[in-house]
Amino acid sequence: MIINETQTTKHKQTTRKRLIEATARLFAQHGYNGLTMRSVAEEARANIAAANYHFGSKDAMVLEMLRERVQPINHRRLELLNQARNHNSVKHLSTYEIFHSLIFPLGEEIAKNAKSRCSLAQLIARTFTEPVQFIEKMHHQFFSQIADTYYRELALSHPGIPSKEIYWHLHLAVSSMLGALAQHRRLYDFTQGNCEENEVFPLIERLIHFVTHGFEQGINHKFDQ
Amino acid sequence: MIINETQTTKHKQTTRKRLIEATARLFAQHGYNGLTMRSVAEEARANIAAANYHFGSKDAMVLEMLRERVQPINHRRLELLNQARNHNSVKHLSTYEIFHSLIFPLGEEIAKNAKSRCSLAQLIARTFTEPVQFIEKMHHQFFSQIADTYYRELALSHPGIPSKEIYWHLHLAVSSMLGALAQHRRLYDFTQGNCEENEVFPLIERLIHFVTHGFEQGINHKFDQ
DNA sequence: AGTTTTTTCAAACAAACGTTTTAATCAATA
DNA sequence: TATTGATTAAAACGTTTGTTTGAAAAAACT
Repeated sequence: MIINETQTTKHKQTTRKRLIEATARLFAQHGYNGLTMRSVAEEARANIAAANYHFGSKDAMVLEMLRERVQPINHRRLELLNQARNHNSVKHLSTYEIFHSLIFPLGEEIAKNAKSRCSLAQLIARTFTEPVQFIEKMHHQFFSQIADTYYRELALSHPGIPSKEIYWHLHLAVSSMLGALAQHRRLYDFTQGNCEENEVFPLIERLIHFVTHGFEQGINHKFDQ
Repeated sequence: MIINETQTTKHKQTTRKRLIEATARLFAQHGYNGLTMRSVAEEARANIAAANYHFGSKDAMVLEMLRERVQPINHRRLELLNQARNHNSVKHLSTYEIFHSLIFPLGEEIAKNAKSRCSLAQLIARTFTEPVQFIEKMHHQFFSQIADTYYRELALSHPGIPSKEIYWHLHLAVSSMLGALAQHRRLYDFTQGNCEENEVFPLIERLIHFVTHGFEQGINHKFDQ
């Protein structure tokens, strides 16, 4: 199988691309165990065997889908982080700038097209709730490195704060981010109509603000233990 | 089937109780679709048919398990909320008091016994990520009422704040709470050993503090939209 | 054009799923 | 002790699961 930009391979990739998109949609909605090869094939208007032909197995298919969705976001994060570092004359970045670079790319990707809005938010949230083994591996593969980057950046910006407190509150910030994404779909029901569910960026903006102040107030507070 | 406190019914309930506990453990670990009747029966050292005998179906069994775990927590929440209302001479409660009554009961239940620690945290988080229909119903049944209670309490404590902002930031606070619970198990890996994973109450305390300040700073901030 | 490679498809595979059936076991009362 | 009702157990039910097969179709290349 040759992968290039000829017209033929483009056409070859359409079913593959449809399968990936169907996988993303169904994985976000039903999780790994709730996703079946038949449901993916039906959603993608393709044959069941085609899915196994292109990816080899269910595991590999879902993993490939996750890789394609997550990596651009992580690249954008580091891009924004470096942008903030360069455009800043001060020694260290503000907490807001750091969390902005972490969270904003998610908003960009969610808002990129209407179809994937709720899908991507749920999808990313699921990668942290699904306990399946390959997802844990994927988690270590894709997120452990970036988590370390952000820990170091925060530690640099908050000298004198015990590393344990940095860890705790970065953990809380990331948890808030993922929780908010996972719950985004439910916001409309929850408020009984008081919030429009498709307002992505206002939510993202409030989320960044929320975790920034939770983090800053948290690490400066004297806890009993 | 007679349910009372005779010795016989006690013995009758042991397998039923073992099934409920196994259901909780496996549901927390693998979600609804990842939980199988056979795995529950095996974990509970019981027969597959016994599960269907006691509960009728997989749906009913999981639902009953959730009911037994969630309701005590909600009762405790309202208890703490009323306690704060009575012991307080001021007109309205502080944001901290409100979120304390919302979150602290979770910590109590999680810390109640070592076995259910991670289990309960994940379990509750799953009830908000699993999209299965009966869980959504259960969500409306168990949580919509208490969500409304907390919205009204927060609105009462923050006069002049648009109800939309109250909704947004209560949503963020609840999302943070659930996200933190869902991620609690992963904290140890995440920090590569810098945080002891079994410190429940320190995390809970920081979580309450985190969402309190995120909420208060959030609703008082002027957002573009 | 003919040939080769890549991709699709319907059908079938064994395994695992939730559930039901039927009989055996248990505890308790008469 | 005999009998009754509640509980457990083994086996089988019909579906659905992920995966494989082998032939047909499509595309690419010489």
